[in-house]
Amino acid sequence: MKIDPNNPADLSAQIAAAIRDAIIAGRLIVDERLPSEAELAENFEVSRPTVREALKRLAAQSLIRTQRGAFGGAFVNRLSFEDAYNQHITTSTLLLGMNGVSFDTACEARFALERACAALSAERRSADHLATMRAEALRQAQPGLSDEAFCASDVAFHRALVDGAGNPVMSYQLAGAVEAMQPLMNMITFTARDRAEIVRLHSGIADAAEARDGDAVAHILTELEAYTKTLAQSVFAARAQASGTDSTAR
Amino acid sequence: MKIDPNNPADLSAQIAAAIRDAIIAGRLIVDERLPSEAELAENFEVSRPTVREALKRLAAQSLIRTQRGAFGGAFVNRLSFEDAYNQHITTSTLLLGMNGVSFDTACEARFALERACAALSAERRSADHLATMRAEALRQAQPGLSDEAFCASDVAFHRALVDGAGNPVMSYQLAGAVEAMQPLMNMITFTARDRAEIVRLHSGIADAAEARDGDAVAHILTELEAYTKTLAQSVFAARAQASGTDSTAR
DNA sequence: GATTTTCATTTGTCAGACATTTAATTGTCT
DNA sequence: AGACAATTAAATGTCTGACAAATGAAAATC
Repeated sequence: MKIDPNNPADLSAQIAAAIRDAIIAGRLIVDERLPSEAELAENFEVSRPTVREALKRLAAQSLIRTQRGAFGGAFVNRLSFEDAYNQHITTSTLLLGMNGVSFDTACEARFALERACAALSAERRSADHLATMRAEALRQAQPGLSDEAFCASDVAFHRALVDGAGNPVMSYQLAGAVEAMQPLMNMITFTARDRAEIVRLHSGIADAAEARDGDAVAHILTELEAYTKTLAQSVFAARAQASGTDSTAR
Repeated sequence: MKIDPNNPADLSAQIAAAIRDAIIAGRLIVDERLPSEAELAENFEVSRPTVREALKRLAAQSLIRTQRGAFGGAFVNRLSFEDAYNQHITTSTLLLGMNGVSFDTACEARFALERACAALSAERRSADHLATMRAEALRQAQPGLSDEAFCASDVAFHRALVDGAGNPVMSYQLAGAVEAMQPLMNMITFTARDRAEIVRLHSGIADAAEARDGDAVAHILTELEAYTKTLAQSVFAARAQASGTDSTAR
């Protein structure tokens, strides 16, 4: 593994890329210990701080973990599903938030992907998944719930539906789509009437899942998508009108 | 923004988390300049190398970019779709590779999600998307193609199909599912007969997309999923038998 | 044999310095 | 006055050297 000192890119970035490539290509395997920082510095012909910056880059992606003390060092990390979830959610959230993605676009993608889980989830969901869906739907019907808590419960409900498919890869992919929507959903204030309708649809999904009717689940998800979009539209319309009558309009 | 020097976690990790949270929460907005490293070091009451390690962590996630020179510094980065794609693909690839995810599980997730794009893509695909699909199917029919080139073309074909849906969020999500499969697909050696069948199915998908028949696209994708699984199964069966007769069996 | 102590190794952090890049500023010439 | 060149200040990139803290192995002790 060599780096080019004449490359305009940071040395630490080059070193990180070299090690990352080695991990992805399988030349470094899980739990393998990397050379110590001093040895890496010697190998790459850079100073120790530079090596450290490279290692921190890798640590930020959960590619390595470090341990202090004798026989410590940097080890190739087994990327856990949880770590992957969190990274995916962070990236997805920022992607939506920073690129002016419209609510409709995000919503369309999210429900399209979730419908992809409907058939599998209806077929395979355990009693546990069903119980979680019922419990969350019940919670959502409680009157004193804050909008944030309502949204959080909404995420938990859909998560249970997705997890019901019993495919961890799908759960991982959907985590990004579902959770990244939350900041957008939090912009909506749900009236009691809105909540009642959502709970009705959620209950319908739970019923269909109980009956192992994947088509019905998908169908209700489509209804929920449409309802969510109209809700958002009315919120945005009201906001546009409000900003049109005050001085902060642009 | 403060950090806890008694926290067992690395100071640089704490600082990175504090800044990351500020970005996600919108307290730091796109293209805003962070204080210089020296100022950050003073604010957080740590040394400059520690601040730098924190900034490198954020740079690894494309959350900031740095610029040298006067009026340079660290700026909050607008996470581009391309950056997000690449991070997502890296994470997905490692997740599949390091956690013993079975070919069937990954394959099921990938095709389920891709079917979610079928209807939208059939409805919205441009002439360009269709042309790309046709071109890639044609390339795949060429005799001299290496297995790697065949797989790469396969990815390009499906990418065109997904992009046809005209939803960048969906393209982003699917990128992880489709591209992360490539290392697994590369383990398969495609015979001429296999390739012919895949090309036939790809052509069918292109035909259905041309006819704007989403159901047909989804149906052929299901066929392709089944065919891919049987291909993989025969490869793994052959490999298992081979390893059963040699000394490296475990 | 079990427990405690010592010790070498390795990462975490710091201080200070110099090199390099970059754009605003200043100076100079036409 | 305007265009171009030199200067300069500010910032990141990198290096050296040092010490602190953690940690497991080995040695010493009971």
